[in-house]
Amino acid sequence: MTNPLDQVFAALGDPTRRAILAMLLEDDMAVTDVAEPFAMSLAAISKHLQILVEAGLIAQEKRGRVKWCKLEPDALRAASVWMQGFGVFDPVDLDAFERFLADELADPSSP
Amino acid sequence: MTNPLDQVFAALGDPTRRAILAMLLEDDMAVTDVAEPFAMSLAAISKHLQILVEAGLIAQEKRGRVKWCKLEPDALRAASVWMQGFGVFDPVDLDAFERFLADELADPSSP
DNA sequence: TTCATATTCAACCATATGGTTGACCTTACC
DNA sequence: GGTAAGGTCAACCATATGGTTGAATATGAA
Repeated sequence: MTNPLDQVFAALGDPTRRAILAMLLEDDMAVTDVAEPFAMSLAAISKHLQILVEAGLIAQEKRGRVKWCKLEPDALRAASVWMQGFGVFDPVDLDAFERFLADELADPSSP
Repeated sequence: MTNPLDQVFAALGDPTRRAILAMLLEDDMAVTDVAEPFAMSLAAISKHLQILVEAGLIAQEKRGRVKWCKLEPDALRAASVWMQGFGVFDPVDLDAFERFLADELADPSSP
């Protein structure tokens, strides 16, 4: 599984790992704090984090005795591009685009 | 693995399955024809196709003795939306948007 | 009917995955 | 120094995954 897309998609295929990524969206977190809400051992979470690191989805940095986990959303880009090849436009972007378009058509002279 | 996102992302985690989806982007195909370019048994491909069906990424329809496989790109939408939560905007859409924007700014009076 | 084509099924195998526990190392604190 | 906190490592376990082969099932063609 050397292909980066393999690693990213496989990493996203687990609900625990997706939940971790969502948590890191809020803020960087220490490994222990990442593990806290889950009903599994710290070692299990540590493994999940390792998988996320290998996929490039997070980065870890040790400061003192605590290891901080930080989201690396850029790693999602290649996967997102691959998906886009299937013509599934993101509804958020699409909405924004349509609003822009509607505004332009309603008032073409405004800056 | 009952969560639909689990199934979609896990399905996308295998390069054979992603290749199959890309092939189906061109046209609907029979199972035998899907299997042709791969160095593995027909039974193996049949299993991959089953996984794609269960993830909702393709649909199969039997006509006569051949089973046709058809892409169902809508199944990617939820996954795409999930990813979008991380602020990774698709460069293709972005480019299209920027070109549109540039055109508008260059010639505001054109339809 | 007979034969060939299209596809799945069932049994099997090797390896990967997701989890556990207990020992271990490093860093902070008293 | 002694002790506790933060994490990982190693060994282990059950199940899932991705593949194989050979037999079985439908359907179409001669």
